[in-house]
Amino acid sequence: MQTHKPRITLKDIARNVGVHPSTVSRVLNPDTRQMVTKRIADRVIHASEQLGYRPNTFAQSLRTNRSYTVGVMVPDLTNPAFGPIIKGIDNVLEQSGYSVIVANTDNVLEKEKRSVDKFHERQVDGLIIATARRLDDVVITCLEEGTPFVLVVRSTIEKGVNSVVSDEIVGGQMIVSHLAQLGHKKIAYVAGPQFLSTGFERYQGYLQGLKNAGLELDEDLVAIGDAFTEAEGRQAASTINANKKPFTAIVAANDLMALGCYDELITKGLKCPDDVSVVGYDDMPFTRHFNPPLTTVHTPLLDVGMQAARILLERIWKPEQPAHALKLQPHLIVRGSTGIPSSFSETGTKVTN
Amino acid sequence: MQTHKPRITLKDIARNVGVHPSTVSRVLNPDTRQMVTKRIADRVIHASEQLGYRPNTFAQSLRTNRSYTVGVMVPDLTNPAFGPIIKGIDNVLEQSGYSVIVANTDNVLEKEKRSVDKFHERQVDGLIIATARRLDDVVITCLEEGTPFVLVVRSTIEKGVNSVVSDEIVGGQMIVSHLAQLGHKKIAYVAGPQFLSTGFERYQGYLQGLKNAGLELDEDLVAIGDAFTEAEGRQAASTINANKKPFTAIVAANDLMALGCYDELITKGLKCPDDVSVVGYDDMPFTRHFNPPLTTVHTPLLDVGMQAARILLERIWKPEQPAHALKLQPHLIVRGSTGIPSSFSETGTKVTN
DNA sequence: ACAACTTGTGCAAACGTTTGCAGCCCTTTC
DNA sequence: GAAAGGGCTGCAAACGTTTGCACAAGTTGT
Repeated sequence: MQTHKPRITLKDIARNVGVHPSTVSRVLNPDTRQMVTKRIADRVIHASEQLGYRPNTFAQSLRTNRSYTVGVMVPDLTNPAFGPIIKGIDNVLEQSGYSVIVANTDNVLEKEKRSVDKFHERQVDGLIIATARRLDDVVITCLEEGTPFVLVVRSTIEKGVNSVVSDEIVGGQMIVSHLAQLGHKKIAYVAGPQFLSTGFERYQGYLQGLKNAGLELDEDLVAIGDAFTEAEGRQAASTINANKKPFTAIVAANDLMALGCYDELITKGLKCPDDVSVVGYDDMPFTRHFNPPLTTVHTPLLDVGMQAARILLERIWKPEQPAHALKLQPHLIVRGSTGIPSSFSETGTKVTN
Repeated sequence: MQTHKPRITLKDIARNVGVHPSTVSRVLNPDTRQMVTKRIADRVIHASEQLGYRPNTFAQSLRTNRSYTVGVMVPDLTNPAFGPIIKGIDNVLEQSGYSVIVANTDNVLEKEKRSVDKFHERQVDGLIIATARRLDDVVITCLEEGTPFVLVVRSTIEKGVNSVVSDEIVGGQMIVSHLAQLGHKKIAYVAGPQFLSTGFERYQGYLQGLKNAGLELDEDLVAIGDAFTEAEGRQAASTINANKKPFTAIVAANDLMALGCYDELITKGLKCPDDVSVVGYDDMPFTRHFNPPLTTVHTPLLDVGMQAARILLERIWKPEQPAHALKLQPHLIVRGSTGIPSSFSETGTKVTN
């Protein structure tokens, strides 16, 4: 029973063909194949295929110090935004023979440290980090240790690190500009955690957007959530509501928080977009199916993953290159959750979606 | 620059403490620690911490043939159903010191084979497979090679394999029973691929459900999609529509296909649930936010992942145990997409959600 | 007091590769 | 025709662990 077939090694092939194992190694390694005579090479290849040779990755890695694995740290796998990113990463990495090891950190620092430790132990050739805080020890450690890595979605204040992010500030501005154009003057903001670049910069974009539109900031219309979750979004919206200041639109720091706002509006008996417009950020899958379909800022998540993987590969291959900070242009997608403000619609100008 | 600190090895610690490397090894390995005197052990531990020792996983794996990694194969990472599953897997595995390597196969056989090959090369200690077809070469290969593995979500016709799946047939029945109770008689079915257990068994459940309710199957009300996607769901719904037979409900083989049905209904000017009710399957994240909120069958995805991981660990530790086929009880979640059939509501009995 | 264990540590081989070096043979060149 | 050079291949060491075995010292029993 359970008779694991004995592993075929270089030695087996060598014996079979009648050459030295090192010769076999050279044949099987594309970089060194040209060192050996075609005649012999062919016989080696034939034998290796026939015997069903599979290199032992551990031995290879032990010898070369390269694992052909990449670690990917994400804050929350249940957030549908990360599926496409990982898919993008996997797509390009697997083509180059790399495998991706994922770690879910649940946004807890402790877990992030443990994961990155584990990654080091496993000698991953590089890291893709989607969990970075604006000030992030993990990132600093990686910098110091010279581990190739690239940040996705969230960046840090450190300069000179590889990253692929959306231009959050511009995105935030686009949203406000869109709302202002519709006639909104009282625009509330449900902010994400300010220690995350996404939370911080989107909020900055909002502020800038207000300025651009000649609107004033009303701090009673701003609440900051502790996490990018539905629950926190709802909580923040509720806080704003409690301030009893009128508003006709809420912009949420991401789609999940926007959903939380939906819930809050419903319990308060308010209709979206008739009574208040809502905007999200990320354009995670299926936002167009929400009720109402969510106006949001699109980030090409799959691309983010693919680009990050490409940049990482470059850094792995030539570590001395300068860092590559890729900033993708965001793109506003107007759907059914934004409309003319209620003060207007009362005048008779009714919009349907 | 780029001065990677030299790796600390057992030898370094040994030299530092004045013992033999093998002794250090024994101390650092929980299983053998009791072999060495407490006095020495303490000194070794102290030194190892002070020097910042990290075991070299490759060397360990090379020696022991255990990699402490597990491969996870999923068909489509953009399907939000898989996020929670992977998260569940990661949660329990990382606690036992295992890392998870993911591979996205896009439902293409070629990629599945390549991935499983890669996994073998990397000598993963086990596999979690979410891509199984009802007849699946990959699964058979794994069985023959004695690789520990467990299927999730999708099962095969092979008996005696570890698996964690929902009881699809019961789930399918529950749906029809629910609809029948509401008064539906003409219930269409948008089927998933029949070479997948989920596609097949859910359909069987539907058939059985019709029988239970004393309804007759009308083949014109059934269309089979080629994949579990929105596009295929929509296509199938459109096919059914084209048959020009009246129906008051569509049950879709999963949530994605149900969304496709939503789209088809909209383009045909039909309202859900007023004109036709729709049911999904999976209860993937955010279904309650859809328009209308989707009635669906809930599978505890996070649990599926966690249970699968636990079973896998058991099999890795004691491979001779009999297979463990876990069938989770599905759970119907009634939301706004199902209601009293239109023929009824015309009589004045109107239902609000 | 001697045999028979027990306990703790060192020794060395092994896991399967990769790779610098040495050496062989066969061309080329003067 | 001998020296110089270039192409191929073999040799052996090394990567960092783990682990069966041997052996020394200490313990127990008679």
